[in-house]
Amino acid sequence: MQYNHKEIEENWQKFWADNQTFKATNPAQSSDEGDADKPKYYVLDMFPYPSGAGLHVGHPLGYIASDIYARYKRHKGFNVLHPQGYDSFGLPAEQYAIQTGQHPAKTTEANITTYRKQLDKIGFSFDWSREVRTSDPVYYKWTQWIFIQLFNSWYNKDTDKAEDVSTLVSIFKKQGNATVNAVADAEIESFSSEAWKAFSKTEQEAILLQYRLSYLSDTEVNWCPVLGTVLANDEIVNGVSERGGHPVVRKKMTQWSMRISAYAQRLLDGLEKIDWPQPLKDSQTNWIGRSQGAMVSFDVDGGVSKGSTDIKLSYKELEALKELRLNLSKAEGILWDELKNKKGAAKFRKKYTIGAFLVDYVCLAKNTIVEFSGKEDEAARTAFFAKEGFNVVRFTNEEVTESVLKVVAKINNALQFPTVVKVEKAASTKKLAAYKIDVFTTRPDTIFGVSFMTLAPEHPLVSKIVTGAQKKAVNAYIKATAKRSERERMADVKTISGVFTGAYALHPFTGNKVQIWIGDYVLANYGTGAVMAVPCGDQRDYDFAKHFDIAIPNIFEGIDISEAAHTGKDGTKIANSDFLSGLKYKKALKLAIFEMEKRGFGYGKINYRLRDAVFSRQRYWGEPFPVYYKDGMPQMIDEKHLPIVLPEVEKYLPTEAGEPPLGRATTWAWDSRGKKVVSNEKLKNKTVYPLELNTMPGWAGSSWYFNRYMDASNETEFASKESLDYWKEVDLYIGGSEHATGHLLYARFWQKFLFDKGIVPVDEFAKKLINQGMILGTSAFVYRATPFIKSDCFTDHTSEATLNKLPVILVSKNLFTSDAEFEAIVKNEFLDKGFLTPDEADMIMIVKTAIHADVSLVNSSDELDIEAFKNQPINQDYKKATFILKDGTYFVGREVEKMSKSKYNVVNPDDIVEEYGADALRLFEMFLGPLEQAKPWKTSGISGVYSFLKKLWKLYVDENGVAVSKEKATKEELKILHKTIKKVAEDIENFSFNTSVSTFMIAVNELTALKCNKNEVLAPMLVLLSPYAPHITEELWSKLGNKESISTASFPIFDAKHLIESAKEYPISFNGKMRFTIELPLDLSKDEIEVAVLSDEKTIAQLAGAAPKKVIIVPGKIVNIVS
RNA sequence: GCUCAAGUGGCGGAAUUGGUAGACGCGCUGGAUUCAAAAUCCAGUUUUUUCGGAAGUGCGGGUUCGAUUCCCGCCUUGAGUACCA
Repeated sequence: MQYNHKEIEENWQKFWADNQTFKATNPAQSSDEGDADKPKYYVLDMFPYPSGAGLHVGHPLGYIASDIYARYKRHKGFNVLHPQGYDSFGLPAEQYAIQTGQHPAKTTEANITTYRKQLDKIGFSFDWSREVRTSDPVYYKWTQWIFIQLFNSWYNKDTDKAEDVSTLVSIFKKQGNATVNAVADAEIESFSSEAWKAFSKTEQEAILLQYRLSYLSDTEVNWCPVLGTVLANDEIVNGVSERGGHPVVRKKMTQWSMRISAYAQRLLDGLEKIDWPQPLKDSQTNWIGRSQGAMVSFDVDGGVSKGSTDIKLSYKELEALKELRLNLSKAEGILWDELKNKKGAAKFRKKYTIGAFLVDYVCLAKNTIVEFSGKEDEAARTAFFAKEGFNVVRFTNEEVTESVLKVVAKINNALQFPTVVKVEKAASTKKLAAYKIDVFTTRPDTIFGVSFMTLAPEHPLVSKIVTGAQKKAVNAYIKATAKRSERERMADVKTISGVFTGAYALHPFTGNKVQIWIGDYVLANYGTGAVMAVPCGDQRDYDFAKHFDIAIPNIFEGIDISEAAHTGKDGTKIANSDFLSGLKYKKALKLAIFEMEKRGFGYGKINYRLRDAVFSRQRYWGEPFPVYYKDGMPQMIDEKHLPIVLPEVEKYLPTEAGEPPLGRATTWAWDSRGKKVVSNEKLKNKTVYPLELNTMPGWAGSSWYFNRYMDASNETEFASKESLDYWKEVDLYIGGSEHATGHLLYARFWQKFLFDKGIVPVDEFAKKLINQGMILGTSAFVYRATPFIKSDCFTDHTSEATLNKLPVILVSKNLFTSDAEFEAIVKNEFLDKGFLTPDEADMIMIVKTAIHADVSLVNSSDELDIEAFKNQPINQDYKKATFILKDGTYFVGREVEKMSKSKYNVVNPDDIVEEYGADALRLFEMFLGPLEQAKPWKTSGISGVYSFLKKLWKLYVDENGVAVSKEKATKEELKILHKTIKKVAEDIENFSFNTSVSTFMIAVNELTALKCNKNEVLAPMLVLLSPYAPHITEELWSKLGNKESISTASFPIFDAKHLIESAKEYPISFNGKMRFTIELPLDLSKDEIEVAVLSDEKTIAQLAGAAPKKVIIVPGKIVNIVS
């Protein structure tokens, strides 16, 4: 009986499908009590986008690894959830639809069918009953539902989580928005509760939109009017579209955005508790881009200079105050717990000095002091604070301990309606300084090095502060920069450009005048769109200052800045900086922020690079928004009317008016009375409204699918609470690293949001993640000779004719090692065959061109099938070509490249399965190398695992059928088995699948050598191998007489007693170099070993009479003799 | 520029509390079997050598009885990212 992979694999794949062998049971629905008792384990692959090209051998790599792990966990007694589905919304299907008019749903369906067939052939243990497709209305109903939840939420910084918008409304009703500490749009006008109640409904909605987690905003995008779509930055080259070269303008468009920035810190913190690859965590950390620094406000000069008269404290005094701050009384502690969470503008400090007084708490931004009453000098304090422009609120200890919430409410009220208005101080000095420039800096310690400021050309203040003389130059500059895309500006780092506005700002500490410039090295949408320039400490500022001849004051002690800025911070002392002089970075930083806060023009702040995510796409093939517009304001459709299904359109292009493709739909209006989508004609009716024309981006559906698998067919809920509580999170997630800052960041964001809302039980969706490496293709090349006339020999009449008579020549790879050799071979051929005269040969030069040959035409020895090559339609040029052969064969060159159709190096798994079987494919993909590493594919290597399978088969089956005996296994045979159990279990736990394949090979080789046919060894061996090669092991398992699938068998238990040895082949090294081995019993003592080794004749010979200086003996390991 | 990862035979790769470098497989060479081929089996395959050995894990140092493994400094390749203030 021969190993027939085709028959075996087909049979077992059918068996698994028919018996639903891998269907995972949720405890609630379980009739089988066995599964409910088992611990759960959730193994997930990143679901594929079903492209038209189908799978190549690189795609299943991760699936095979996860499948092995899933099967292993089943053997280990876990209830395993191992689902699969399709991320089936996407651009290629839409592009195809635009070109052919074919509905994307149709092509997607066809592609899915192909994918499924290909996947099934590899024998995965997926639970297909839980399949999801993001483009299926049954699924995207819940994507729309999540969108509504986001819309109905705002981010409360005080509780640090998302809350329902209704809580926000009730705060507005009671106290307006001054006390609200939210992550929201930048400039929201403040209003009182009375004002809120007086707003119209539309006005209220407009205000709420500024707080919602999914919100509409005017975002600047690259709009291409000709193509009628928004382009991504990388689709624009030199200001025109990459496709077609049409002009692109930057245009503000109303787009949906997601307030992911609210979760920046939690996304960062969460990384610490998940087991994800470090490089991936690093790139997320980078992407979030947290930087700690300060917000500083510079007044624009109105002509009055202002010196600082504030009382300063030495650093020592400040340190002493710090101590005080740490020791709080009970009441102080309670109140501080309430106040400390206030951030941004309402941030409180404790134990703070104002003038000569130490106050309990102060909010510097709002000029409000909170104190415990009963201090001796209360009258004097009140008077001084009032003079300085502070409001004071006082409480007794009792008030705080009895009801801290009442106290907080009073404080909130005081913050909002100050009794002392902060004008006195400002009036005298700042009357004319109407404008302020806020900047963010990570180096507030260098503030005394500021010699100018730079605003982004788009900064709103530019037009207000520019002086008459500079207006023309500034406007010209703004115009010029507006034409360039942001990417272009970023790419062009070398050119320094900028214009002086004519205006000056006042240095907040020194009162000195500093020039205000605009320059495109400052980006409008990072930070505040303005920087304080410290040329001595920042290279960009330095270059700018040099270029425009602006002063570069040096504030670093003993540092030479004549050539470049000094950007290092550790170890350098600050100089020429008033109270910061003599301090090092850390202390200077703290003190600078401290002083800024005290004087009220700055505060410590953390900035993130992470920007809110634009959520609208002007595309057809995506989830429609459950949104209609009433009086211009977006309205959510009630969840009971979901899904809102994608409408039919006759063309998948934008409309002539520039609307997205959904603008072509004729049935795309919301009947708010009938609660359904109706024809656009009904828009005349008062209760019918237009629906949103954008669709959601690709990442919408993939940001929560892992939760859906837990309860995939639930029609009434996102997923039932019981199933979410049972499966909780993905235990093992396998997929490519290209999703590091896309899918994996957005999915974490949504999971945290869903957690805040109490919908899911955990706030990180995947405990462990592994990035599988890419499988690269091994391209094959043929070498074509391209003749050119040498430039100095060029004459019109000869050249054309000479070149035209030359045939196409292809030279076999190992005939040449250099370009010169190649040229010589080709010229000789031309001369031999009489195509060229020697004179002509001197006139031309031959250039070698490597051309991709289809890898399917090349065998494992790199020999090209020339006839087949000539007959390929794409190779018509070579139909009559001359092939210069080596030993009668054309050898191709090889190079490792990314697997892609255009490189003709794609290997289809179907062909491999056909020839060698799925088990061989699975083993081989694992055998290639470590899972995480990129590695080249070479089909020839598969013969190794294929003959392994044949050898394995022969251990169990001979010509007459099963040949396994019930005899007792020998010690040696048991040792092989247990050695294998140990190694394979360790390898799987460590995801080191490549090494376990070689362990199997060793075991089979050894058992074959022993002619072992004992069931006692061979049966457990099958279970060990079954995660890797499930078909052949099922077959042999049933041949051994088992009725149940091998997947129900439990993993063999390792018993160390079989590995105990009595003797060891000791390596004997001299000065660390192993020279020979001596076999010694393992129970010898150190001394006995030394005697045995030193008396051995090989040792004596090696020492050649010299006495060993030292003998190192590690019993059971090694002997090292130092001589 | 910055961040991260990796450099071991002809090739993929193995070797972790520092202890026999090159497991396992491909490829190649020779042999057996065969009319022949496929398949299968056996032997060999890091380099060098005066056949005793000697050298050897990107390069240069260091720690150690002993380093592919730990430390310092470089080089190369790959990936990500960038006027981020």
